Amino acid sequence: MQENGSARLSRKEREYLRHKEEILWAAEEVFSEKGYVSATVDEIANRSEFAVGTLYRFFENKSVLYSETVLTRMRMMEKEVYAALREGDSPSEMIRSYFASRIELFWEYPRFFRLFFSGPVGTISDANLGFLPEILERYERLLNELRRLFAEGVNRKEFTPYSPDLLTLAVEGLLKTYVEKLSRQDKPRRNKREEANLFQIFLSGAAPQ
Amino acid sequence: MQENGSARLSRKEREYLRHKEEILWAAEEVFSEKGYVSATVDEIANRSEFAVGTLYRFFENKSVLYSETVLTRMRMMEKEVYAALREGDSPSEMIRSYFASRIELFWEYPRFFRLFFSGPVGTISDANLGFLPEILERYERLLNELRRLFAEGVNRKEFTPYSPDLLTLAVEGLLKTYVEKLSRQDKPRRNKREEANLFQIFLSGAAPQ
Amino acid sequence: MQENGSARLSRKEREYLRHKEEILWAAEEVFSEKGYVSATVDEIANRSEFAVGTLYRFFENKSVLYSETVLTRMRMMEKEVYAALREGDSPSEMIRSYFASRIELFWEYPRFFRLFFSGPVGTISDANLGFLPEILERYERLLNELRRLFAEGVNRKEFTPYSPDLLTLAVEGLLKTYVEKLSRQDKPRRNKREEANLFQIFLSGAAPQ
Amino acid sequence: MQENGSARLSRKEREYLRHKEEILWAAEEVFSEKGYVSATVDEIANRSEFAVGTLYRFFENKSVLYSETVLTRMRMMEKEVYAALREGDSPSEMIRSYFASRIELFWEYPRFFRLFFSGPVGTISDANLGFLPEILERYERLLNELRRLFAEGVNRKEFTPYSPDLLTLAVEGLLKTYVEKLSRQDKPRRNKREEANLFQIFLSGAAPQ
DNA sequence: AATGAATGAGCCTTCATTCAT
DNA sequence: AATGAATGAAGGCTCATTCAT
Repeated sequence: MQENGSARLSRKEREYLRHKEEILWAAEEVFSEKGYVSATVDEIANRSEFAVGTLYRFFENKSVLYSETVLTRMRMMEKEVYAALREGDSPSEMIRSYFASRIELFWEYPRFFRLFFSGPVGTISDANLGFLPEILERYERLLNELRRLFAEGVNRKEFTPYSPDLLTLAVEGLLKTYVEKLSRQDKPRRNKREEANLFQIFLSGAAPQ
Repeated sequence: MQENGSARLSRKEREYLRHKEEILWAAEEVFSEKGYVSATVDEIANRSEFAVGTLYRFFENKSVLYSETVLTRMRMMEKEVYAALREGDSPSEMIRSYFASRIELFWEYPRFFRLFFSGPVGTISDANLGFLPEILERYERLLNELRRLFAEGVNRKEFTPYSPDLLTLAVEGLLKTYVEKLSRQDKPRRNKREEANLFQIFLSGAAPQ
Repeated sequence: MQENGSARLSRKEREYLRHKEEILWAAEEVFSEKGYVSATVDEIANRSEFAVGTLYRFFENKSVLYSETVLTRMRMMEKEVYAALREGDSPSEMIRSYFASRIELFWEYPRFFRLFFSGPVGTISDANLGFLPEILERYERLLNELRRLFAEGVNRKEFTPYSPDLLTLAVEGLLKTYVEKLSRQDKPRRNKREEANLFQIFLSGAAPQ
Repeated sequence: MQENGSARLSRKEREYLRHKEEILWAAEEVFSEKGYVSATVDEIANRSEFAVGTLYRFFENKSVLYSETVLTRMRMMEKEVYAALREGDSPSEMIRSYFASRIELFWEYPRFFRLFFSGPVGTISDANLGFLPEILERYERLLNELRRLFAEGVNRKEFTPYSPDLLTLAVEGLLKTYVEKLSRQDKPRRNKREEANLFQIFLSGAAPQ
C-alpha cells in the first residue's frame, strides 16, 4: 500500500521488500543515533536481525544503504509536502499549508529528522559527497517550487517584493531550525500555538504592526 | 590572564602558547576542509609543521583538539558578539546590532563557519557527544542573553509578545541558515542589501504591511 | 561402469550424471577464466543454471568441484595419451606419438589448459594441497610410463643414455612450456611446422649436427 | 652494498631500509608458502615481527607488497643473469653461461622460486593482473635478449636455424621445468652432472649422434 | 530433489594514540 | 620538549557454505 503497487507481487517479492524495509528501519535507527560515520554496518545488521552479508544483498555498500535510507523517507515525505503545496488558492495559502505540513512531517517521522540532522546531509564533508547528489537534487527541486511560489506571490502582492531566494531561505531557516530544535529534544512535545506563532513571525515579523 | 594577556609570561610559556595557536590554526584549516571525521591527526600535524606526538602534548586527543579549535574561535567571536549586543539603547537596537555582527563575523572567519557546519557540532552523534558540552553551554549562554533581551523588548513593546524562546529561535534560524548558505558557496560574495532584507523579514515579516 | 558406461543406469541415475556433467562444464569454464581463487561458486552455479545449493549436492565443496573438474578432463585425456603411447613399434616412435598427442590434446581442450595453468595445480599453495593428490598421482603415473619408455629406449640405443628422469623432464618441459605459451595467447593459431621443430629440438638439439 | 649506495645514508634511512627488507623477507616466506591469495597480511606482519599497520608504511597494499617482493629479487637476479649473458665470446657460449647462471640462481634463492611458482605470476588470474606488468616486462626483456642472441647464433651457424622464438622457448622450458621440479622438492640436492646433461640435451638432443 | 536467501568467519586497510630516542 | 615509527583495534566487505521451504 506504500511504495509499491504491492497488489501483484509474488510471495518472494513481498518478502524481499519486507526484509529490505526492515533493514532500512534498522539503518534509520542506527544512523540517526550515531551519525553516518560512527554507525557501523555490523550494528545495523544486529539491529535488523540479519547477518552482515545479508545487508549486502539489498544494498551495494554502506553509503548506498545510507542514501536509500534517506531517500526512502524523502520520497514518502515529498508526497505529503507537494500535496500540501497544492492545497490553497493562493501562493500565501500554499506556503501556509506547506509550512504546516513540514512541521506535521516531523511528528510523523521524528527519527528521520534526527538522522537528517546528524548525517552527512547537512554536512560539507567532501569525502562522502558521492552519495549526496540525488538527495540534494530532490531538496533543490522542492526549493525551486518554493521560489516559484514566492515569485508568484510577490507578483500578486501577497508577499513583500524580496527576492524569492531570500523568502525561501527565510521559511526554510525558520522551519529547519524549529524542527532541529525539536529533534534535539529527548521527548519533544507538540505545541500548536508555537507553530502558529512561528508562521506568524514569518508573515508579519517580530516587531509590532 | 592566559588567553594571551601575554605580558607576564616567560619565554617558555609564550612559546608554548604560540605553538598551541599554530596547531589550532592548522586544525581549523583541516577540520573545515574535511569535516571532523575525515580530518586526520596526521594531516593536522603536517599542516602545523609539528610531529603528531607533539600535538598530543598540547591536546589530549583528537576530539579535544577539535573542541579547542571551535572554542578558541568562539571565544574570539563572543567578544565581538557581546560587544555588539551592548551597542544600542534599546533591545531592538541591540538585536539589530547583534544581527549585523553575526553576519560580520562570517566574513571575518569564513573558515570557522565551514568548520562549524561540517563538524560534529550541529550533529547529534552520540559518539562525539563528549566534547560538545562546553561548546553548547557557551552557545546556550548567548541564547540566554538573547532571550533576556527579547523578554525586555517585549515588555517595552518593541517586539510582539511571542515567547522569548521563539523569538530567539527565529533570529537564530534566519542567521544560521543565511550563514550556512554562504559557507556552502565556493566563493561567497557579500550582499549588504540582502543582509538588510533578511533582518527586515525578521522584523516585519514576508507579507506586506 | 560409471564414467558413463550409461547402458544400465536408471533414468534417475542418468539424469544425475547429466547434471553433474553440466556443472563440471560450467566449472571448467569459470575456473579457466578466473583461476581457482577468483572463481566463485555463485558464478559457476549461474553458468550451470543450477542453484548454489544444488552444486553442493554433487560436490562436497569448492575444492572438490575443482579437482573433479580437472580429473574428469584428465581421465578423458589420459585415454588418448595412453593410446598414443602405444602407437609405434619402438620407444622413440612411441615418444614421438606421445609428443604429438599431447599437443593435439591442447587443440582439443584448450580451455582445460587455461584452467590447468591458472589453477592451484601447478601451484605450491599449502592451503589447497588437500585436493591435489589424485591429480598428482595420475600425472605421476604418466611420467612413470614415460620413464619406463625412455629406459627401454636407452637400452635400445634409441636415446642417449641420460637418466630416464631427465629425459622425461625434458620432454615434459618442452611440451608444458609450449602448451602454456599457447594457452596464454588470446587466439592461438596452430603451427604444425613449429610443433615438428620443437620435437626435432628434443631429438637432435639446438646445435647443428 | 646491495641495492643502495648505502654509504651515505642516515641512521634513519638505513633503519628504514633494514625494516623494509625484513618485511620483504617475511613476505617472500609467506607468499612462497601460501601463494598470493592465501597469504594474509596479518601473517606477514607476525612473521616480520611488525604490526600490520607498520607494513602499510612501507607498502601501499598487499599487491604492491607482493610485486615488490618479486621485483626486489628479480632485480638482484637480473644482475647476475645479464652478467652471465655477456660472459663468453660467442652466442652459444653466452647461452651456456646463461643456462648455468639460471640454475645457480635457484641455489642462491631457492625460496624465491617457490614464491614464483606459487604466485599469480605464472597464473592467468585476471583479477590480480594489476600488479604484474612490471614483472612481466622485466621477464620479456630477458626473453628478448635471448631471442637476439639466438638470432645471431643462427647467423653464425652455432645454432640450427629454428626461429629464435622457438629456441628461446626451448631453453626456458627446460630451465623452468628443471627449476620447478627442484623447488617442489623438500630438500633438493644439487647434481651438477644432471645440470650438464640437461644443457647437453638442449644442444644435442635426446637421440644419439 | 532443487532452490537461493541467509549466514558469519575472515581479510584488507585506516588512523588515533603511544613511546623509545 | 619534540619526533615520527610503530601499534593494533575496529570497520567495510566478500564469499563458501548451510538449511528452511
